Amino acid sequence: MSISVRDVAKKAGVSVGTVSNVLNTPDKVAEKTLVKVQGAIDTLGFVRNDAARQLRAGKSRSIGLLVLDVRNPFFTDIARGAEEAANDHNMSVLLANSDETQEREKQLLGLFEEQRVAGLLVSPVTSDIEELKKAQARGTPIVLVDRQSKDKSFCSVSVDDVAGGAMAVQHLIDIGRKRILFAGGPIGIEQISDRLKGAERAASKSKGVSLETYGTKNLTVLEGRALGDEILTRPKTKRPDAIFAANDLLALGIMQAIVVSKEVSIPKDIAIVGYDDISFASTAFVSLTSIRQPSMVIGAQAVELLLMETENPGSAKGRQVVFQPELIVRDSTARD
Amino acid sequence: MSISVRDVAKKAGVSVGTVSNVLNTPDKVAEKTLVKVQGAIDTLGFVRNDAARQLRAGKSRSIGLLVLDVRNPFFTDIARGAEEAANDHNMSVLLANSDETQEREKQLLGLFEEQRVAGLLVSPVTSDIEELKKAQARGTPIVLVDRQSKDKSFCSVSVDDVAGGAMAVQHLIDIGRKRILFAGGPIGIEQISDRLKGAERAASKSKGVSLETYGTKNLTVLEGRALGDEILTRPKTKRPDAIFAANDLLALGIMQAIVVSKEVSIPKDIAIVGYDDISFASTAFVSLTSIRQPSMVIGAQAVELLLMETENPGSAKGRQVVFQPELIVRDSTARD
DNA sequence: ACGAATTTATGAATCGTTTCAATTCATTGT
DNA sequence: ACAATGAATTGAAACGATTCATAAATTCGT
Repeated sequence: MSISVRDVAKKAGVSVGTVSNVLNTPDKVAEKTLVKVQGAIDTLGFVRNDAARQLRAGKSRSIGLLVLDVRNPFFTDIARGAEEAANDHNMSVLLANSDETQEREKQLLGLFEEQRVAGLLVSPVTSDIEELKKAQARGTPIVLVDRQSKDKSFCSVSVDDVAGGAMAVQHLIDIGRKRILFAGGPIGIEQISDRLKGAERAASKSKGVSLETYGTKNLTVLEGRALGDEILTRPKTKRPDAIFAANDLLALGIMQAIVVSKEVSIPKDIAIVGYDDISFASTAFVSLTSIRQPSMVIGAQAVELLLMETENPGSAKGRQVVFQPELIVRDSTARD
Repeated sequence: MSISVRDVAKKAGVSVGTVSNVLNTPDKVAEKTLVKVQGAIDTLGFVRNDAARQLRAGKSRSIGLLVLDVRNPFFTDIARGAEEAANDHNMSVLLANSDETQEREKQLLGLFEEQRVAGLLVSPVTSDIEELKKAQARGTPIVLVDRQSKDKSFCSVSVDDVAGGAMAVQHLIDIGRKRILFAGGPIGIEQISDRLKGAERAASKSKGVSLETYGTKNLTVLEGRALGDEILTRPKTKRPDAIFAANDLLALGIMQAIVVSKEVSIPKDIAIVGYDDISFASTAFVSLTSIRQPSMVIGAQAVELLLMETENPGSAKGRQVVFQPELIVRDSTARD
């Protein structure tokens, strides 16, 4: 049906091997043969069949990127970084979305393995990484993203979430807040439990500071809105005077509910800190203080590590890259 | 190197054909053979090689989705809708980003063709769709997304941008604004020129209303910020009393610059309307009035059209689905 | 218990590209 | 003019899953 190298070879009066050389190593082909073959390719409209190419090669030139949520700008920024780095090695990135469910994660993992991707960047849903280990054992190099591998069975590129959580809460304490609410979930996701751990650590260091934990089902604007509404139904004395949300989407949702009500003012009555510093944090009702992570750099670094591992197996063995987060102060935590 | 059907067949003591049947048509295989083969698959850790599968099949089970900007939530919403619809037919969606450049679009188009994707959903950069036509002629079904095909050479799913543009400006006129600024670009992108056309049409219908056009390089928050700053440098009399931004990212950027300055109030001095109604529109400084497009539905519908075309070539020939946009009024255009 | 009908299983051929050992062709020095 | 060297080309084999015509095994009716 579609045109193959054989057709091109016949048309150009050369062998298939030569056509292949034109495609892959044009400098090994004599100038006039090159022109002849190129002409045949163009007139026939030949398009190389990547499946056959990969079958022969045994590996694809794509890297799979499996994230928790495609709609979270933090992850699309990571994707962007990964894409650029991959491009430099002319490889491409396939983006997929686990939607924070382990089932979908497993399914997509299988899909990527079937495609024999050159490697996989994964932001795993839980710490149950058995499936990942199996995939790795079967020969797919894997780098963890936004998450460490405690037992060093994987390379990883992450940000110190404990430090980030501590930073956020310490900042709230510094501006004089006492009754702090931590919002986030599911707690099973390690990024979140780490941020909570940091928050608790910071809170316990200062006397008179209480930390309430509010578990959410996920980290979306919608879920934040629900939490905001819940807080508004509380009697004033039971309300926190500061909230640390486990990510910006959640923080924006909370703010939205609060701002709409007009009953409570930000940051006067309640100060808010988010996490990720997505670009929309600075465009919010009250610009949002947040913990910035170098998202594009994370994506790029992860690709580099992956390629190091594929090109020279063992060279990056268990390497853990950890970035430090940064506090970006904006109006949502301004002093009175 | 990796385990093949042949290895599985040997281990299970059956032929390769039987293994293939277990994988693809398990009901044609006797119960106990099934168990035996499944066992072999599990103990060997066999993973089907998709390249070989595709090579034989001639087509992949993936749909390519080529969008102008992955970081624009409008497009990730379309992707989400497409993903869900594709899943229902157990196919998957490959998301790629043309970054509004024709060169990258062409490159990715080539990549997708090499992959022999089942079909392509494209939001083309310009109206120069020669490359797309060639690809279609070579046998890749294509559906245009967020864009009509005037000559009906492609199916398409889009939203009436002229109506949307008119809606936005008419609304601004209705709340009493006279000096309206249209911001957007590059004008070469049809969605944008259509919105402008609608805007002009609405403006010209009411006397005393002027419409200034401000061309931007792209539709990002950053570009919006620059435009906002530019407006602030103008003497008060030269400032517009309303802005219609060609998308929400741009609108949010403009708002940010304006709000930070505290010199101008929204909507009192300047009212703003955006386009797309991304979820962050409602979380902005002043919640943003916007033109809503049914993004997830667009993605889903495009996949349906594509599959209709692949399953029954000619059945959807040149079908143009056009949705009507909807005005969502929020605080950024509230009456005094 | 026998042949017919039906259910299972077989394995060689195929998809289109790349690889690589073998061959042919062109160039150079003597 | 000839061997030697290097450059260019050739074409069969291989990658691994699926297909399908054929063969084997099982079930059924009488």
